[in-house]
Amino acid sequence: MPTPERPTLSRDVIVAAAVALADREGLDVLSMRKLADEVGCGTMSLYNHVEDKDDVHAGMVEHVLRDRADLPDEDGWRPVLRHIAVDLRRVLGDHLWASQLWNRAFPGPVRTQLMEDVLRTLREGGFSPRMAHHAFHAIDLYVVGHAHEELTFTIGLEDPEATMHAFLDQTPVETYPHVIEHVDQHASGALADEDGFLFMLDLLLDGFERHHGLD
Amino acid sequence: MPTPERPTLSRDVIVAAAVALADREGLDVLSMRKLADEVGCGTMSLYNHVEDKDDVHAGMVEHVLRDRADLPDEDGWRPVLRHIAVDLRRVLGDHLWASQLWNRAFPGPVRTQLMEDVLRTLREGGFSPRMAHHAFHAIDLYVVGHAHEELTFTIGLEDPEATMHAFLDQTPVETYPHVIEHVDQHASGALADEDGFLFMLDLLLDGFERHHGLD
DNA sequence: GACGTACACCGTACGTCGTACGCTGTACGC
DNA sequence: GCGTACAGCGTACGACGTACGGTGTACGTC
Repeated sequence: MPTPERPTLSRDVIVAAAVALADREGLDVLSMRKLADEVGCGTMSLYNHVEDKDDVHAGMVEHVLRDRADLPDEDGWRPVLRHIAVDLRRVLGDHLWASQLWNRAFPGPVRTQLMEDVLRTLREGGFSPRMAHHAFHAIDLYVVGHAHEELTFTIGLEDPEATMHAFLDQTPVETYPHVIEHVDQHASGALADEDGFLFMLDLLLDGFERHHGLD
Repeated sequence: MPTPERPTLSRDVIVAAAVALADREGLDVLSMRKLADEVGCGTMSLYNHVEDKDDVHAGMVEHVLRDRADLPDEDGWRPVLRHIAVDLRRVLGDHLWASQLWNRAFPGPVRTQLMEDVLRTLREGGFSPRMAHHAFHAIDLYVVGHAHEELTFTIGLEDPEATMHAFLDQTPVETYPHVIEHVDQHASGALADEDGFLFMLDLLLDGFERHHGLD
């Protein structure tokens, strides 16, 4: 019986701890030493279950993507794609650091399945190979980019409030009136992020629809 | 006369060297020590002209954005926005690392001017504050995201070819047929990147147009 | 000319990182 | 009862960003 107190180290335990640590303190604080502290073992013990830090990163993305909801029963490519996008945004919203890892980490089976779901929905929905290709990238890029932007404007900066004021101080209203207006919209919270996300998502889907069957 | 041989260190010289180094070897290779070697001075001398590494990063983005073309004379928000987007993509294409710094580096006057140009074009083109806000983010996100994706698929990996084959090896055609199709499209180069970029850009602009005057 | 001051330059050092290497101890097949 | 394999980990190496303090040279003032 291998010490039931500490349930023998495993890749899953390590990755889960890395996710918890990144959620709590941010991705740039995640080091192999801190991660070892988190799971309660020596630093080098991690390497018995994990190839290197990149491997941890890949595992983290896969880990959080397992929270993905099941595909809806509804018919038609549009509601299905919309569902997938909104759901992915929810997952990324819960783990904003994932958007930093998205294009860096090697895609595992879960992420590959996500790609497959989107691409199959498009192709079986009647889109040409070319349109499906571009539409896939557009959705991927948009959802992940949105999360990434949210990250940099909230968690990414050590003091978002101070940074925003520093920016406002250095940009005079006379020369950059529209920039000031834009930043004010952010500061006042007048435009909810969710609102903008759905608005642009539907705009994208509208665009797809108008190219349906073409090409 | 301060040694005409080595034209006295300056922030501009340092930033230009950083740009050259990042262009040549990639952003993750850029360290303050390597940068000092590049400009031919001691590491700590850099800090007389530059606050810290983040400051170098901010300077780099500003530096390459100065390559931006002048705004076109044409009238109407659509051709102007399209011109700005295509031009920004050109700049980011020449310095793919810039997409990594985009949301990390503090925006300077040049980037602020870019924002102002886009936002003014939208507002004076007749879009509501809300639409202009969302449209700005959509364009920004799309152009930068496109460059970022290009980065990860070409330079980001030490051996893109091998990585792609590793991916293909681990994803069976039976379970992920559409993913395979998608990756093949990338591998064969059948779908030029520029094609996809312009296609989706026009799709976005179409969407804007259909919301013109609304909100 | 002599001297004081300011500041560009940079050598050294500290604390961090990822991880290679080799030692430990324990669990298990024989 | 012994050999082996392997999980766990202590130590060490070469990188990193940058704080600190020394050193020289250029220049304003007598």
